[in-house]
Amino acid sequence: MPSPELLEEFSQFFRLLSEPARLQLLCHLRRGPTDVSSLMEATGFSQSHISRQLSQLQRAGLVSCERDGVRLIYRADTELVEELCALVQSRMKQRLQQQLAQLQAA
Amino acid sequence: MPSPELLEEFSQFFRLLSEPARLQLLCHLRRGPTDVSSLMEATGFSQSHISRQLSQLQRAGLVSCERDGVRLIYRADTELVEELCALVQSRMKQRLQQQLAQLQAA
DNA sequence: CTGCATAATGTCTCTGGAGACATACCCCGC
DNA sequence: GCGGGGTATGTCTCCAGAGACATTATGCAG
Repeated sequence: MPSPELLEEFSQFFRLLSEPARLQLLCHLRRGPTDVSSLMEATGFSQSHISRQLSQLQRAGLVSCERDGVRLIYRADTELVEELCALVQSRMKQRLQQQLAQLQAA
Repeated sequence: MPSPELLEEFSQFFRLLSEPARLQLLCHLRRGPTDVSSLMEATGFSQSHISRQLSQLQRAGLVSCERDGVRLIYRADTELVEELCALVQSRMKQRLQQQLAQLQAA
């Protein structure tokens, strides 16, 4: 049985991924490092919103940034999110196939 | 780039795991199938709260239940959550080790 | 059928966090 | 230095969802 503190850490991490906006930003960043302005254009979100979401992701170590003159270039730092999504997706697929099989049996 | 609908599904799934209470319930269920009353005793949550959380987990296919007379015996249906947590945990560990190394280098 | 468990659902309050707007900050050109 | 583009942050509103309490449904024993 994990400690309450560890449970809290896990839940905080999963909370980061529980927002479509943040997942979307992560997806864009996986296509290559970009600045905030490009993300605004790509997603339609406000500048402040994007900046805040990125800083949350940065605190969790999912994203990092470096200066290029006046801009900040963000980039995704790990494939962890892809791996997590792949696991979830394969499970979703498996469930749907089971349900389909049940329907066809009846 | 995943479709908005898929992003929404992923985020909804991760939202389930973004609550310490639900993670805690899943942990208890992994120790073996139990009824709601036992979970009340183990966690201190109210009956209605536990029942609601379990039904959410059930909708996602993480948990199932069957009747045993007057009781409903719930049980965890997959190791998916453990696998996800293991991935996250190893990443956390890795980050902390890097930070430690940086501190020691300075 | 009745009473007594157990569990699910209706309904409420309250809080965390998304998202927008305004402001402050930082870096570069002049 | 000063102005302007690019970001971060302060502050607000608003809403989804946690959690509690009350009520209803369900199954069993008498």
